[in-house]
Parts: sequence; C-alpha cells; structure tokens
Amino acid sequence: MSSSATPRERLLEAAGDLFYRDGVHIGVDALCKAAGVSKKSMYQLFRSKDELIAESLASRGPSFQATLQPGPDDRSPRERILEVFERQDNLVADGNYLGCPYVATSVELKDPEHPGSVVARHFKQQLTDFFHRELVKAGAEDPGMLAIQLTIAFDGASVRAVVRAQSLGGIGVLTAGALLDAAGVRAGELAGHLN
Amino acid sequence: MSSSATPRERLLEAAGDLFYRDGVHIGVDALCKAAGVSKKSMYQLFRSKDELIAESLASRGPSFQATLQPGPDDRSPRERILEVFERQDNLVADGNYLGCPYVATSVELKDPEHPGSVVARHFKQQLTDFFHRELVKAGAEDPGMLAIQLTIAFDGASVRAVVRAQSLGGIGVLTAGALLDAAGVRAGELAGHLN
DNA sequence: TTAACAGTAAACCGATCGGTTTCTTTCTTC
DNA sequence: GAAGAAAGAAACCGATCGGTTTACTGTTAA
Repeated sequence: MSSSATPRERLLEAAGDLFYRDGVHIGVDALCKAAGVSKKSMYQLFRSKDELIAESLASRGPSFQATLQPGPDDRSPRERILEVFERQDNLVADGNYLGCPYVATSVELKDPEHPGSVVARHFKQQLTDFFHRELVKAGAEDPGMLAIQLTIAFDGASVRAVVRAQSLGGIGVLTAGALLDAAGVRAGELAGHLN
Repeated sequence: MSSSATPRERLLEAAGDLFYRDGVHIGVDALCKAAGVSKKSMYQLFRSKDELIAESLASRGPSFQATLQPGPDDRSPRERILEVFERQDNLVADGNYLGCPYVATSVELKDPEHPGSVVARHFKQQLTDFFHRELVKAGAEDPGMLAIQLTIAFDGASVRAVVRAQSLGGIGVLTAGALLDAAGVRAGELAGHLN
C-alpha cells in the first residue's frame, strides 16, 4: 500500500507521476498533496524542487530500463534490439504516453546543466550502451555509430507519438530494422557466425 | 527597426523568441515587457496566452520552412533530402539550439488539443510532406513510409542535440542516408531514370 | 478645437509559485 | 507512561501567474 511507504518513497513516486503527466512546472504544493507529505518534510528530504526532479528521474531509471530492454536470452542481437522498439510501440499503444520522460524533462528544463538534465543525459546514454553491446555481439562494423543511429530512431519515434498523439503502428520497429539492414546486421547472426 | 513594427508584430516576434528560449511557461508580463507592448494591448490583440502561443508558432512556420528546405533546384531528390539534415546540423552547430520549436512546444503543453499543439502537428507534417514529394520524384517504392522514417530521423537527431547539448557532427545526415540506402534511393537518381 | 482612437503604464484581482516557519499530532523507545 | 524524534497541517513570505481595469498620452481626422 502506498501510504505504508516512507515519505521519501511516496514523494519520489508522486513526483515521477506528476512531473511526467503535467510537466516539471507543476507546483510543489500539488505535488506534496498528491504524495500525502507535508512541504516541511519534503524540504527536509530534498534540498529543492530541482533536486527532487533529478532524484525522481534517477529513481525511475532501473524500472524504465527493465521496461524497454530485454533480459539475457538466446535471441540474436538484432532481435533483442528490435524488441526495444516493439516494447516502445506497445507503450505508446497503451495510451497515456507522453514521450520519453528524460527527453521531456530535458526539453522543459532547457538548461543542460540542471541536475535533472544531467540525470536525463546519463540514462539516455544507457539505451545507446545497450544497443552498442548488442551490436558488438553481432559483429557490426561500426557499433558506436549504429548505436547512436538506433537511439535517434528511438527518440524520433517517441517524438512522433507525442506530436501526432497516436500510435506508432510499428514504424519505429521498421525504422530500426532499416538502419540495421543498411549496416548489414542480419537476423540470427552473431559475431562468431561470420565468415 | 523593431519599435516601428506594429504591436502585434512585436508581440509575435518576442513570443517566438521567448517561448523558444525559456519555454511556454514564461509569464505574460515578461513577454509584454520584452515586446514593449502593454498587457492591455496584448489582450486586445489575442484572446489569451494560449492563442498567442499558437499564433507565434504559426507565424514562424514559413521562416522555419525556408531555413530547412531547399528551394527548387536541379539536384537529385536524395541530395535535396540530405540537404535538410545538413542544414539541421548547421543550426545545431551554430549554438543556442534548443530543439525543434514545434516539438518543444508539443512536449511542454502535453495536451494534444491545445491550439499550440495543433499548429505544431500541422507544421511537422509539412516536413514529412517535403520528404514525400522528393521521394515520389525519386520513384521510391514506399514514399509515405520512408518520408515518416526520415521525419523520425530528423526529430531523433534534434532530440539528441538537446539532450546531449552538443553538435551532431553529421550523424543526422548519416542516419538519413542509411535510411535512403536501405530503401534503395540512390544519389543522382530520378524516377525517370529507373529501369 | 475637439472628439475618437490606439496605445502605454500601472494598479488591481484571486490564485499559485518555491520556500520557511510554527504548531500539533503521532509514533517509537525506553 | 514519559521523552524525543518524525512528520503532518497550515499559516506565512515575497514574487509571479493569467487576466482585467483605470487613467493617462499621444496621434489622427473632422
């Protein structure tokens, strides 16, 4: 039950929800009310609203990662990469999708030195790193470059879902597939199978 | 000189600048002060701040289009498409790039029915339409799909520039090129030259 | 000359902003 | 049961929010 969680946990959860749903400009009063925590407690637990923004983003990192990235299995790197885009497609299709929380926060904050922007940059890099690991396994020629291209496809698809306010209908998966095709990363292929 | 422009023009210009630089949550007082227009005049010229957001976005549409899309020339569709990504690369490299104004506004507003979001959706479609026209000229197999993929690459590259707060270094051009490669749209090729 | 108009400056409205403070309740731990 | 810490409720701070109103200043046109 949520009221049994500590004030800190309740604040982080409410902040994650409300900053995502309404944007980081939502007021501290509304946030504390939603969390069932007094402002006094909030300002004892966090130095400022800005710090709460950053910490709430950071606390959701592992959960977002688990949502998007498949755990270890024996599928090919290409399949595991495309799985990320399929999961994104499902997230969008489920409704209430308002874009990648890290991107949204970065865009709203404007300042790249804001603690929230720093956290966002860090977690965005983790998705690129996942792509990179898989591409190395696949023996891709330029895994660094291709991992960035896939991240671009991911964020571009996310933006499309937000701007058009509709489902992606597999266009993200297709775009990622096209990028993998262009780089010669084929299905079922592992580095050891080459040559 | 800007003070010789009409109050309406001054408001639209200041709104375009400040909503982009600081976000749409900037106050009406600061905006009117920057425009050198009284709040009374503003509320006579625009029904609400929300309408001003939408109108300022719309008034900048043609200028943004001219900045990104090449005019008629005799280069190949592929070259003209890649030109868009080169111009985006230059925009980012010039500094003070805070992402596509339409995407930023959509993300900040959250509500897809907000008049600003409607305008943003409309102008984003115009970029996709440009890609589509060029791809038809090039005789691409599925110009509608590919035009969307290119728009995804464009917005993904834009997001990357914002989140990482650094130049793109040609990654957008390369990503678009890879998508065109995967679809078989080659340099110097026009529909009439096929077969 | 004067009446109408367009525009600015600034006060004003209730509400909310981020943040602090005071007071009270609740819970733990002897 | 008493002492002490933790945390909630709510008042409070100056500033700002979107929006309205009043009062004054130019310009224009009859």
